[in-house]
Amino acid sequence: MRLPRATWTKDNDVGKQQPDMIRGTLDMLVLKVLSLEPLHGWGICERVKLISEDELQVNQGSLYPALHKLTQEGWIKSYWCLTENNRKARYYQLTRAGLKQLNVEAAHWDRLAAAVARVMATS
Amino acid sequence: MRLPRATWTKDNDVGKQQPDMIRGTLDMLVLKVLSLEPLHGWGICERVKLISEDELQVNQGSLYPALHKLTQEGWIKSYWCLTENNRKARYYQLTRAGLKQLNVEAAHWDRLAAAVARVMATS
DNA sequence: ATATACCTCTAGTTTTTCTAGATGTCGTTT
DNA sequence: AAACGACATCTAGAAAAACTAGAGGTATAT
Repeated sequence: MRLPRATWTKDNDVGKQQPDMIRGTLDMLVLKVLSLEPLHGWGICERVKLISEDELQVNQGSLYPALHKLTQEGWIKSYWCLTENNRKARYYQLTRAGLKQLNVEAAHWDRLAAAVARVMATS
Repeated sequence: MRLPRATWTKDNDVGKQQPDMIRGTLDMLVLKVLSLEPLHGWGICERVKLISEDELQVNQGSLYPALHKLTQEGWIKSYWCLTENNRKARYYQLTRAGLKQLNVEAAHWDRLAAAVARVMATS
């Protein structure tokens, strides 16, 4: 019944399982893809997977709670609409506050990622 | 010249507090600095802070449990020794397995960070 | 003596994500 | 008509990782 869905592990998994997401980046990633165009939840998962060339995996079980939180914060808003496939779906779009938040989070990410890179480059 | 301590928040904190670490990178960072030379816990915090130019903040309350976990996994081992300041301290050093693990984690980090960068660079 | 920097460690909580589902619709195949 | 696969939303409970907020203890300078 109803198969695979969002949760696959790579075939060649051995030893310790490495996560398919960098913790703390989900909100930023969602805000980013929504800054390009409004999307529904399922579409967000696909889009991230596509752009990241299958490296990043957004689980539905993580996504929807995150979307609700972002809505609560006022960074995104949603509306029901039909998809290209003629199905009902809730589309999310960035608010002005959300765009601002995206910039804040992106800047913060850049700084920290650069700092990690500096440490990892030390010899 | 007796400096800072480990736990400060920036003076200009306003609004939402951004974390001072990228979650999931602590183990890798610790393994990395230990790959350069053996260090004691307090020294690891200082070293990361120094190399990252104050961007990364390793809390003691996160570090010691992490060190114990890494020891458990067999990636580091420790011994008591006197510091330059004539204080007893537990020094940690990388094992061969730890070096291998560092390479695994570094490679994984590179892939995911690059994937995040791809998403963030989309227009 | 006492203050301060140096140093280790832990309990309990919070944050964030994952697991593992339930539920339902549309279009196509049997 | 029934079943199926892909599309789509959502939640409860568990797990992982890090944070808060301490408690200890030692050496050196004042």
